[in-house]
Amino acid sequence: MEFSSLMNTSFDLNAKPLRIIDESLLLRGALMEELSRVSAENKKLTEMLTVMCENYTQLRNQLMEHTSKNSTGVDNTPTSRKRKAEINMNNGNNNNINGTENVGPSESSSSDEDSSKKPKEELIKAKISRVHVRTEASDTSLIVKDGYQWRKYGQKVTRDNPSPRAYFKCSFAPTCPVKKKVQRSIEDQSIVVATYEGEHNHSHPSKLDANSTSNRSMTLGNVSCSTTLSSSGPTITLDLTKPNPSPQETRSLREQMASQLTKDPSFKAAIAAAISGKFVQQNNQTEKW
DNA sequence: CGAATTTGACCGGCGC
DNA sequence: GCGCCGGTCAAATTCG
Repeated sequence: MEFSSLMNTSFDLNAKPLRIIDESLLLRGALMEELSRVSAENKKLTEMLTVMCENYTQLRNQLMEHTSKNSTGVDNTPTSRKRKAEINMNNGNNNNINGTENVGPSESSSSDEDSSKKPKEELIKAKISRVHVRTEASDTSLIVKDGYQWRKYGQKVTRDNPSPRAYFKCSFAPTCPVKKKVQRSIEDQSIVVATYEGEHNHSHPSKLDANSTSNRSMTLGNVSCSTTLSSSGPTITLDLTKPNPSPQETRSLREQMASQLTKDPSFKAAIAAAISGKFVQQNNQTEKW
């Protein structure tokens, strides 16, 4: 943030031809006052961003630790039915989609008997994440823009939710095993719940595209949240599936969301654009005087 | 005309 | 064994 350059605008504005000298003096004073106010506000925002970025770095490390510990059961509320096809998909794939995620609970939670009967059950839990995205309630497309290419291969109306559930496969790479299910939340029709299964065995098709759509998501234990950046500003969707999150958890979640946003280049760009836009707007307003 | 989507049929796991 | 139900397939349809 370079305040000196901003201050120079007063000089430029002063150079503009004005009809009445008295008015120009008044205008100049008002401008200076406004600029100093905006500069102070800008400085405050900069400081806030700095603090938030620091918090992000710190909390990100904590989040990494947390997710590495709980990666096998992240926000997974397994239904009673799991299909063999899923198991084969997860287990038969040679692309190491489960390689690192299967360690942990599979050893501690399953006995030898279980492993003989249901040897692959734990694999199902691996790499299932849920993302909640707020959309227009009237939008029935069930499209969640996450930067990847998806091909729809089915749609079903499930029993527990009158909204249809759409099934997608990743079509960017033919061998990519990732699937996702998209369904509107039964509680809030404006929220679309996307459930991802598996892990992409290819790089993100276009990180720029992903940034442009700016859907960010993270899952913290039983609480998942997503952020969406748009021209109208960032929106945050929370999935408070946990009945009664403690104040500490709520606070932690809030901080992590804030830090996640500040780390996001798109968010920073949006902030910068908003700030610069404000300057332009204010300059335009003062020019009209 | 090829790719993507839709949609009814089918499959298979699970509970009774 | 049967029926329910979620998930998948694939032919038909739509779209660019």
